Amino acid sequence: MSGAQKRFCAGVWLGDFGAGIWRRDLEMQALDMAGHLIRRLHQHSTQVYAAHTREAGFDITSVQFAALDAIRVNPGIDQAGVAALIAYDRPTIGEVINRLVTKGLVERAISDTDRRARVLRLTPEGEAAFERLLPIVRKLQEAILENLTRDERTAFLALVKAAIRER
Amino acid sequence: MSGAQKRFCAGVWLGDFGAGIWRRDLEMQALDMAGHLIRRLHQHSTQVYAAHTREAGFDITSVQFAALDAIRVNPGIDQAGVAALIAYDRPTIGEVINRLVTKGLVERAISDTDRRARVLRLTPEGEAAFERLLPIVRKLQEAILENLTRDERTAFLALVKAAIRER
DNA sequence: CCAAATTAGAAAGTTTACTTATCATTTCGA
DNA sequence: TCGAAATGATAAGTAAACTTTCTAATTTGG
Repeated sequence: MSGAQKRFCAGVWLGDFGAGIWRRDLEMQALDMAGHLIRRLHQHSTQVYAAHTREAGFDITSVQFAALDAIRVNPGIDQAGVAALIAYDRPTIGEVINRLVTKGLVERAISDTDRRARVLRLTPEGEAAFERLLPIVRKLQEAILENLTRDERTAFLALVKAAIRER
Repeated sequence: MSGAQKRFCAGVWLGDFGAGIWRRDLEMQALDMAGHLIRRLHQHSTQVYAAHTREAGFDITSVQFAALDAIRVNPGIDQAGVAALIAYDRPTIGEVINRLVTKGLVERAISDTDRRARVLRLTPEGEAAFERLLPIVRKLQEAILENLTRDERTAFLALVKAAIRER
């Protein structure tokens, strides 16, 4: 390797790939489109999430954190309630909660009043994990937008909120 | 159902979910965080992509479109080249291209000069599909950001580009 | 009160996206 | 030139995010 630093990002080789053979931004249409940029932004966000939480001894995605949060604030909520709160479909939330249960952070029981429903609560470990996670996740939000100034971050978040509002 | 319109979005019931039992924005921490908002934005973008391309008789994701674009502009590119151009890892691109080959839009052959590499080209069907797709995908970009004004869209895209720049 | 509609959850299948590992090939350095 | 390093691709495994379909339970309407 001769000492030269390799520039990798998420398994992607960011070198000069073929010494400029590829016509990256000359004629390609997709690279400046909203869909492509949003996809890359999400990719970036996900990787920052994973890196920071893993460094703290967890392995938590933004979905898992949001689900923990929803259950913490609403103990006894069912899976459909979590799905509605964080805007997901029930099968996905079911699998996310499976993993949280496997990790011992959430406990699931059949509801007394509606035997279709599974009521959810954080375990003591889940409560403790959330307490430890919260400052880490708060801080990592800044890392996601580290290229932006404070004012740009504020503007950006307002625009995202506007874009996803009441679809 | 008694005639009332149900409000679904991606399988998520957007009704009053339990008549306000859940404390949505009172104490939840995650909902205003960048990671959560970006995830929901990506979810939205993906759904708009799928809806618009499906309506036109295709079923194309933003990754598949970007890959088609990269191959169209760089005929004979290999999979690693595509991965580098659109910022993805090679296994994912390999599977994306598998599906494009299955759909008959891309052909893959072993390179003459490097037998490890698979050189890629659009088939005539792939060329035709891209020509038909391009105006649809262009238009759909506006639908993704339909809640934003023209100026807001410009500002938003500039901020996203800045956020994902040179990681 | 009972049949029909609705809802909660799960199961199966698909696509995307990643990590790690492996194999084959090519290139580089001693 | 020969062995080591690097590279292209694939395979296996995990997680997320859906769709569709199914069952079980509960409401609701007649």
